[in-house]
Amino acid sequence: MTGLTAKGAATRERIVRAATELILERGVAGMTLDEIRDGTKTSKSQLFHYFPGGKSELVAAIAGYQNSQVMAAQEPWIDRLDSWRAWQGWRDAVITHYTGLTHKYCSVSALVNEVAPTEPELSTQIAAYADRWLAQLAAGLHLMRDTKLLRSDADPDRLALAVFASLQGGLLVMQSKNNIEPLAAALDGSLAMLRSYAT
Amino acid sequence: MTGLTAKGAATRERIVRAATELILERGVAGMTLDEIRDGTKTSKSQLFHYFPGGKSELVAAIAGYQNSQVMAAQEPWIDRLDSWRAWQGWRDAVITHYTGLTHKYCSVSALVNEVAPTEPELSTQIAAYADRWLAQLAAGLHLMRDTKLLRSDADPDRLALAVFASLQGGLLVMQSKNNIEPLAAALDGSLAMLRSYAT
DNA sequence: CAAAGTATGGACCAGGCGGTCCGATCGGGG
DNA sequence: CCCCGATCGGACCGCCTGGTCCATACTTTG
Repeated sequence: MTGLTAKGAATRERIVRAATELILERGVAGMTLDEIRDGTKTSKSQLFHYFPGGKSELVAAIAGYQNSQVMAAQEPWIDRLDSWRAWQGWRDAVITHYTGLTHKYCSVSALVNEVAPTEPELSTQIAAYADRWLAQLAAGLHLMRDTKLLRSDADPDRLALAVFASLQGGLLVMQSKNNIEPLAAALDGSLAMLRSYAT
Repeated sequence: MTGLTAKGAATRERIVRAATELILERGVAGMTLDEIRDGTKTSKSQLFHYFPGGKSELVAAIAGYQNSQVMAAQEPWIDRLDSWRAWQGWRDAVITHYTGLTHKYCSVSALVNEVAPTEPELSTQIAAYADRWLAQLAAGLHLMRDTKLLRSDADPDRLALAVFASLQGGLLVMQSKNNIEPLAAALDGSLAMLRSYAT
């Protein structure tokens, strides 16, 4: 996988882009290798040339890329969720990122569950993305408790779990209703919940 | 479908039970008709005899049944979410119902999204279950605003949407972690959020 | 220019899936 | 007892899908 001419890199890129589009549109199960071929002026041999592991490897690559995109979109807030202002900024950043993706499969947790039955190791890999995300939320809340912005009897880990679940659910309902509002309501609700634990 | 011997009804019952088990275990896509056959001492012809519409009809039947189960488990709270006590009772009932189902595909919204690409009409039918559920939550909150338990500037519909999203997300994360805690955290968080809108 | 490595096309394959069909069997009412 | 519909078994079909293979063309480099 090291020898990569410019042409080859471009082809690989096209494959990834098309596959991403398909997964976001119809889910992993709804994406077929033949559709990728049709939509990219490539052939099966190329797909397996660039992704010897087949569909699993392709999905893994896309999941990794999408994850980095989502995390980047939450910058700089996600790294410093240590104030109410930061949480509000984070909320806005998340909404902005998902606006226009309302009808797409975007929930990592949903992806974990979808892949789990057939590809356990891939599933655990993706679950790691979710866990890192959750951990970032928790880290911010720990800071806030330490700096007395949160009551000392608040449980940062449990609150982070609630926020994370709410976020994933917001994405899920957003998709089924093709409307950003559920996500917005979920996030606003989460912030209200957090504030109820303020000092 | 009217002439149904006792024997026939029993067979139909066995099919539904096995299919339900498989769907809860591995999702709709992960369930095959052959597996149902293997696990029920039946044959393909019987499956199509009792469910002429094939897999779609079978899934529809199961979704309807499971939905009724979930809604029944929330009785009597779900019909009268007009007090803080009722909401707490509801929370407990939901947790109780899903305990032991932590590794199952239980989220209606997730089901809607899973089925959507291949079976649009089935998807909208299942979406109706979700909407009814959501509407019940909203109805309770409307009552609470009317009786001044909620501030007059609270938006019952939007709060209900947040609670619903949180619930579905809790189920999703519950499944991926095979642990009831995410659901519990999500529901407790939702209640805290609601209480922050109390008068 | 020539060789070695990379990129590409597309025919082909095996397996799994939902779904069909038909003949055999059962079982209850006239 | 006999008949007709309900019940049953399982072979079969067509299609789609992920994946393999090999011959051909293109690129780079010495």
